[in-house]
Amino acid sequence: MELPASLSLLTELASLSSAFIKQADRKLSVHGISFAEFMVMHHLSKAADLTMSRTELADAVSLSPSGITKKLNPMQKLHLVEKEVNQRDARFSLVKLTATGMEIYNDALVSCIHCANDLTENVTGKQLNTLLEIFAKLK
Amino acid sequence: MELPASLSLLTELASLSSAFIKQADRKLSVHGISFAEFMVMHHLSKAADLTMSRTELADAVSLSPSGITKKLNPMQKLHLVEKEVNQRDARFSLVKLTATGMEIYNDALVSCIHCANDLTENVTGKQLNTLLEIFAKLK
DNA sequence: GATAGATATTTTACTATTCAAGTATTAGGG
DNA sequence: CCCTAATACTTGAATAGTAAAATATCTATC
Repeated sequence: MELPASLSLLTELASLSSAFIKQADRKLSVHGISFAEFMVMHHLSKAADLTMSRTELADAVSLSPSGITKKLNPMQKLHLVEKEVNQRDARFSLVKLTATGMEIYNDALVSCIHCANDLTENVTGKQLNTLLEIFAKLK
Repeated sequence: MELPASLSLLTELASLSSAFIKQADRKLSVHGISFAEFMVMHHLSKAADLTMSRTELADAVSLSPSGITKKLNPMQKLHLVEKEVNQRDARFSLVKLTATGMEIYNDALVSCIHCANDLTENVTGKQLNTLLEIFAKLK
């Protein structure tokens, strides 16, 4: 029985990303952070004033509301990020990448880029762009 | 600062697969199984005699040795898979998809294909194949 | 054949994540 | 104003995974 390419894509995507994330976790461990923490800092580093709302951030890193709380708590204790409560509406709070966080992020970014380059060493730059273009249609 | 495409690939891959797996989990929940359990059955269904060694299976689904034990335990209780100890070497054990497991897998496969088709509806069949070809080089 | 080491698996302790219930705050209608 | 409902977040209980230690079995050497 012949299975559709769409199913292969789903299964390959799952196993590839699992392997990639494990690899990235190993490389980032020297900086004392996980790939998930790197992703939090990565999104914050690109945001205006290094600040995002918790829900935006949760969406960006695919975490549930409780998930983002539990991920950010230890990062706050390490002063990688800080919480700011919105003055107008105290229910909303904002998360900001601290100077310490930015420093660690920049170091980690170098490792992460090396890692990404290793993982993609067998594909050309053109293929990489093709991949990214098609990915954009999968969202 | 311009970040390399390889890094974008890593981050996009992580977030895409997270979203895809969540979607698949939702669709598969009507069959009483998770996407991870589906993947176990998927690999077994393709194996000779519906049987694989635990380590092969663990590699195929990117789980640690202890991870595969913990994932298979409840599946054995539900009689989706069964364990067979190798006669020659009692350290090795084999995992086999049962008739019940095969039945549930076949039902779940239909749902999973629907899901995969939904997720890829904006890309052409040709693009899908391009994607799979490039994926093969990333391994 | 006894024993040291290697190998496959399981158990234990821990981390990460989710869902559901709980808390805090704001908004809107009487 | 006050009460209800809605919203944002946190906490607690449960699930899923990992790494490291424990267990069981086999291999090879003396």
